[in-house]
Amino acid sequence: MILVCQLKILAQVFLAIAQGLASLVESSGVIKDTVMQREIREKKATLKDVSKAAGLSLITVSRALRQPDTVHPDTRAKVQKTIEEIGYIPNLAARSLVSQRSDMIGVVVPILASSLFADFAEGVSKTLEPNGQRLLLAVSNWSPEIEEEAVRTFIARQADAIILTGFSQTATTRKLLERFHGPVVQTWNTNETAIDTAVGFDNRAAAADMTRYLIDKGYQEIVVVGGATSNNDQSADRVQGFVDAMTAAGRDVREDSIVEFPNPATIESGAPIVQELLARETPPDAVFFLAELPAHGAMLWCHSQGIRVPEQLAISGFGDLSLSALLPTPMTTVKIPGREIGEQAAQQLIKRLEGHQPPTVVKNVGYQLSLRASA
Amino acid sequence: MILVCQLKILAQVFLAIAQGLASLVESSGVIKDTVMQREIREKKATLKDVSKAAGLSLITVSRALRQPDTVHPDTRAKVQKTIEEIGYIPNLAARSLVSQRSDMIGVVVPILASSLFADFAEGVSKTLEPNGQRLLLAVSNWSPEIEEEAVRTFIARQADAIILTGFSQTATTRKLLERFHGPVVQTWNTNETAIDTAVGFDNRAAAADMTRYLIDKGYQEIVVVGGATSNNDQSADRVQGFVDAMTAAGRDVREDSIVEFPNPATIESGAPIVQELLARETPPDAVFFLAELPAHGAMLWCHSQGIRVPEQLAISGFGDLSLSALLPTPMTTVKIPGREIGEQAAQQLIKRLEGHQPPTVVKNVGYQLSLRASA
DNA sequence: GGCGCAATGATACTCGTATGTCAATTGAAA
DNA sequence: TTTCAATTGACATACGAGTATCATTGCGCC
Repeated sequence: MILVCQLKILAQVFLAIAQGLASLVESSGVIKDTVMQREIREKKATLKDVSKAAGLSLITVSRALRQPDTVHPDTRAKVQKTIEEIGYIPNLAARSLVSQRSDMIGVVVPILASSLFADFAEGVSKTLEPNGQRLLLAVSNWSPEIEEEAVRTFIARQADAIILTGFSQTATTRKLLERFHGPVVQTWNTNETAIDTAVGFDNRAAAADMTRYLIDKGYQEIVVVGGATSNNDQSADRVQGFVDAMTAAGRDVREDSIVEFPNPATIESGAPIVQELLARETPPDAVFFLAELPAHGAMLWCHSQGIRVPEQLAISGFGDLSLSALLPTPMTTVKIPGREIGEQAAQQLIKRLEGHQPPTVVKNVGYQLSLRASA
Repeated sequence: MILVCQLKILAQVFLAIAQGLASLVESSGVIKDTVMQREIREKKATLKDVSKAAGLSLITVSRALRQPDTVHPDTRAKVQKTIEEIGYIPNLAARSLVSQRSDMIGVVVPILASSLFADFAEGVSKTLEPNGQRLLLAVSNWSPEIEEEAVRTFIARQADAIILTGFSQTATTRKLLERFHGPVVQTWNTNETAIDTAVGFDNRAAAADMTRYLIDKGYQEIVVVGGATSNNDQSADRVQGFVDAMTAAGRDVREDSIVEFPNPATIESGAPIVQELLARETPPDAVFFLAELPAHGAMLWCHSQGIRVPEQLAISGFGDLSLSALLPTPMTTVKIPGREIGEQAAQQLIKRLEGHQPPTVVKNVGYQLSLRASA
């Protein structure tokens, strides 16, 4: 780092010399070109450079861009032409200092690879883009601490708004966000304890619905398989929904009715879980996976082993990826509009940043049971 | 927008009044508290606020943070305590103005949802995070124009470096990046015409290898199915690789040996393509998909129709998602280290930004043929 | 008592964009 | 010729962090 700093200082010294040369040379009209070229390579053009090149004052150029009505069309055109010629690109960091806006939105996702969160992030990005806003992205790996750090830097970078996944924030994160001057959207769940607003669906109700469906279908030994519930409100709510439906139906929820897999949920983690479940003394006749990938893995493993789904073992999932409907046995699962959550969250932010009050504090995008052959 | 501006002006006026009151009140010692509270809610704390609250001068506080050695440990502790108390978070936009760094890296991906680009982006993000750098993300939808716009705003936002996917940039994008003062990494392909550096693999050779494998396996009617080749060097190179291997083997490449599917490549697009191919007068005995998802879709459709893979139709893909090995017929495909490309690109950037010269201009992460049962 | 040193402070300025206030210059209309 | 508006410019200042330079204080030591 020290080396870098020193290099930087050297560069500045050099620049100062180069500029000194430039001004010396300016009147004589010699070598000007080579110095100019070097300058272009060495330093980015500023508004001031534009004004000099156009033979206008700084303020006029500024006005041409910010209040075009107050400037003669010819002048405006000249400014525009000069900007293109010297390749001026405004420094948005400087603008941000003055305007107190950055046109950047901070987004935290727990994971990106092969998950619905990629759809979600794409939805956010696509909605923000036409608005000239950019996405500052962080991947938290389901860790509230990493999320906290991300939020801190989002605030430091003057993000206009922040989008989080879930409601499992650290106390510090909540404190940071309560002081934060801008919209905060928590996503992928609904919850009355939102820091600011929320866009998601009722994880608990969704899991309960699917569980009820399995019960109504007549399955006797239902096991639920989900991710770690600590620091993950979605997982916790889904498990809770399972318990809700089971108890409501008078069913027994034993300790071994709830199985946990390690995050991140992969397609590979499905097989060993089913294998283990089927080896039990009283194996389940239905497995409800609270994530889609392990469900796929489980289904494909069953298929490869000649275990018939759903006759020998019913499998249902949670997420409904596009693959789910195309599997050897099309999968019964909970359809979540991942992309829509992103779009709605971004949409809401944009409206609020434009000054409109948000119509709803908690936007429920709903879910849907995709009932297919696997359960 | 006009409304917003006016509101902002109003807010500033209000703030000015509030501050005026604060200074008026300061000496008299009345109502100070309520005004203070309002101020905390209205405005974020600056270094100056820290210095006031700590009873120190601005410079001392600055030194405590930037050159801790020159400040007494007690003073340092006091500064730290005050920072936590009033919740000071530095304004990185202001710092960026002075330091000419932003600690943000701009990344453009063509698509994020259900693709290896999500792994790639996660790889980049995870590698940058420990370094205190954040990812500015844009999704280009395979459009060079959207990419150009993204690059422009990355530069405007003072990104320290830029990561692109592919080599199909507009002329303007190339010009922008040549002037750009920072590392530029093009990814997902190797090519001697890199703007700056590249991290990827040889798409052409990979496709040629797989084609050669299919030829050696004895398939007579091989068809390749890829995405649009315009504005997509990866697609174009892969198709070219197919042609290379075919001609090298003395095979005929007819017009109908190359089929194009519309981007984005989805799992759903696989079925109709195979269906159409099998309806030909002389149907192919092997189909080489240049993207993984359509290959999955094709394979699952064949399976659902009782078409045996590879006996009746061999299928190979490109990408090797984790699903590929678990399909009813495990799929022969080209394995691409998507995540690694992201990690390497980020790694290289970090080193260069720290001042080390990059050891390699073009980093080839390679590929691998995953030979399984489907072809 | 004089010296050096550590710690702190005051002042002025930079970065690039943006605005508020006033002044100067035009040309056209009254 | 006077008056007015449109256009442009000069100057100062703000935004928040940071540095360079010089000044001041207090302490321990010879």
